[in-house]
Amino acid sequence: MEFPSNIRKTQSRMRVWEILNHANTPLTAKEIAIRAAQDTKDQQGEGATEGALWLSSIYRALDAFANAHAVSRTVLSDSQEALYSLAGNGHHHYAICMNCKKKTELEGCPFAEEKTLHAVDQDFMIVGHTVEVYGYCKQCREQLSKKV
Amino acid sequence: MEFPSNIRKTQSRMRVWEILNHANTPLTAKEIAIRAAQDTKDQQGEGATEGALWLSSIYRALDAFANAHAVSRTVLSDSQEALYSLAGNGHHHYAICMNCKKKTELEGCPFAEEKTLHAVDQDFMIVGHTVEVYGYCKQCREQLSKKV
DNA sequence: TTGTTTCTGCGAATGATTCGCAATTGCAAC
DNA sequence: GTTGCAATTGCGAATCATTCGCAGAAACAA
Repeated sequence: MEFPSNIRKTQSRMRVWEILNHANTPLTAKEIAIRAAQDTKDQQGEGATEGALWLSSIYRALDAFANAHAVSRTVLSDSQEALYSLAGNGHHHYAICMNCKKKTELEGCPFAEEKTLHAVDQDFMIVGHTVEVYGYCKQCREQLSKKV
Repeated sequence: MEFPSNIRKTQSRMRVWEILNHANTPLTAKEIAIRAAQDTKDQQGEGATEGALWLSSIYRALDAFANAHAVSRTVLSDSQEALYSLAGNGHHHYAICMNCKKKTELEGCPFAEEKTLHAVDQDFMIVGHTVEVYGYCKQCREQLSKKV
């Protein structure tokens, strides 16, 4: 997926873009900030503050991308922070452990065959969807059952 | 669905329970507070403040219910406020208009046949899931296309 | 009725996100 | 490449949902 062409290509937006592009899971705004700071430190040495991305700028960049339909925003139901990832590249759904919060990617998408959507089709133009499965992962189940 | 038996049955919890029980869509904590205030006004007349539910109490009640698996909490991806509804009673998924935010109930659930979940089954105990379809409703599409 | 334990009222604290505004930067026309 | 203007950023302050803390008020078992 290419950097959206209808918005200005600025330094900070390009950095946010790069970070999302190299990430293999959705990131929070804060995580993006941390990675940006890390990159800066790697290049300019400890104590560098110049070049770090300000959180509000990250949010604004993400907003711009989201409006251009280039990144997608999701909120997992047990937290109130949003996760961002590049749209396109195919999309992903996750199974989230309610104990350790680990995310496991689901294979396939329940809407792949989109047979369940006929009720809406007619009156509703579908742009996207989210799916989230939650429960307990193996490790946590074992761990929790020991405690009893 | 019955009021959970493992938590104390207090006045405020019962009111939250009633409100959720009579609602036909998921509600935010604030909406619950408003309905509670409304009920109180209806019974005690204008200006009654006694009997209104404090927001933090509502959150605590919802938390208690959620722990007892009696209500479910969802966060729609374009906002950061949570929606609560009684669990059980079958569950619902919604199509949300990105313009007017109106929610239309989806018929059926893509996981009804749960064929897509085999990748997870083995290692992951599934407790629940959320599905959310977003796009534009008929009215908003018409309205938006006029503007161009 | 009493004692213990669990809630609630209330406000203050927290954490994510947004806003406001002056200074800066991207980019298009010269 | 310089100039000019609009879009963007840095930065902090504001907002909004949610959570915490604590003292007084219910629940409910004995």
